[in-house]
Amino acid sequence: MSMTSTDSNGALPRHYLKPCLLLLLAEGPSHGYELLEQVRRMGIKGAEPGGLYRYLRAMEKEEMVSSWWEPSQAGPARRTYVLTEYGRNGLNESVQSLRDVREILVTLLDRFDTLPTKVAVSRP
Amino acid sequence: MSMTSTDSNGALPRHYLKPCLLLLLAEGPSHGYELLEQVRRMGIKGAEPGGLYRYLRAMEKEEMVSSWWEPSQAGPARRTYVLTEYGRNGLNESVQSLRDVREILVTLLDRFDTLPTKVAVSRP
DNA sequence: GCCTATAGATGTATATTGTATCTATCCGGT
DNA sequence: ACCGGATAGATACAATATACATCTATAGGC
Repeated sequence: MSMTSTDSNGALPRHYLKPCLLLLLAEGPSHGYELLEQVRRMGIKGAEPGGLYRYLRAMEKEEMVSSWWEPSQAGPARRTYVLTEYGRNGLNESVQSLRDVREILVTLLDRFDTLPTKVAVSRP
Repeated sequence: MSMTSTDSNGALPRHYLKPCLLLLLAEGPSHGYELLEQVRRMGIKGAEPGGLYRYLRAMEKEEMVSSWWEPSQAGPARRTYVLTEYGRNGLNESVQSLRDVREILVTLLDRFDTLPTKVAVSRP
């Protein structure tokens, strides 16, 4: 643990970045830099280039995605990624586990909301 | 990354275990062993004693909780934990960030559900 | 005495992260 | 021609976190 310094993130990398990238690629081919912005727009603020490029390469090693270089009309060449058949399956599974997470989350938040109020001062 | 072996967890420790423990303690004092079972009952299957006890100690160092030994009528003594005032604040903040996470999750799942179906075979 | 359930804690190898840093290309301005 | 900024991708390394196994100890049943 340690919980030392910046505890207030919202990054949640390994559990959200991966399904998030798979989803975005299921919506269409893309490249790292663009995915980074899309991921950030989705609200995952902690997304950072280092991790993102790593995940993409790792997913390629896993054969969830495949990629190739593509020249850009303006700027350096990009590595375009597409979801593989296997990756689409991975997305399905990933999503199923996210549904489970959502349920746990909802339960937890409900329980929080029904927590008895701190000091219920009796007002006569 | 690596995503080597068991990717199919559901553990989600650092982001759920902490708020979860804070919530459970907000519901009333408890001790590690019991919290472990409660956490598991909540659906967090990956919870394991090692991590849990460490989180509790870490939270105590942070003064989110405080604890003392209490003899048990049957079995070894227990370390009873209660939420501190500061811990209650921590819970509030934790919950707020979980709400954010829930929203991202819902968005993501919605987007998944509206994904165009793979191969829409036209049936004449 | 021995076994099991309860209870808490620690050691350690490995995995994951955050951060900084590096390379390179294209474009606009001067 | 040269510079700086935006775009694009990648990697190295230290710091953290996690999973897993292991260890201690107590009470109760047999």
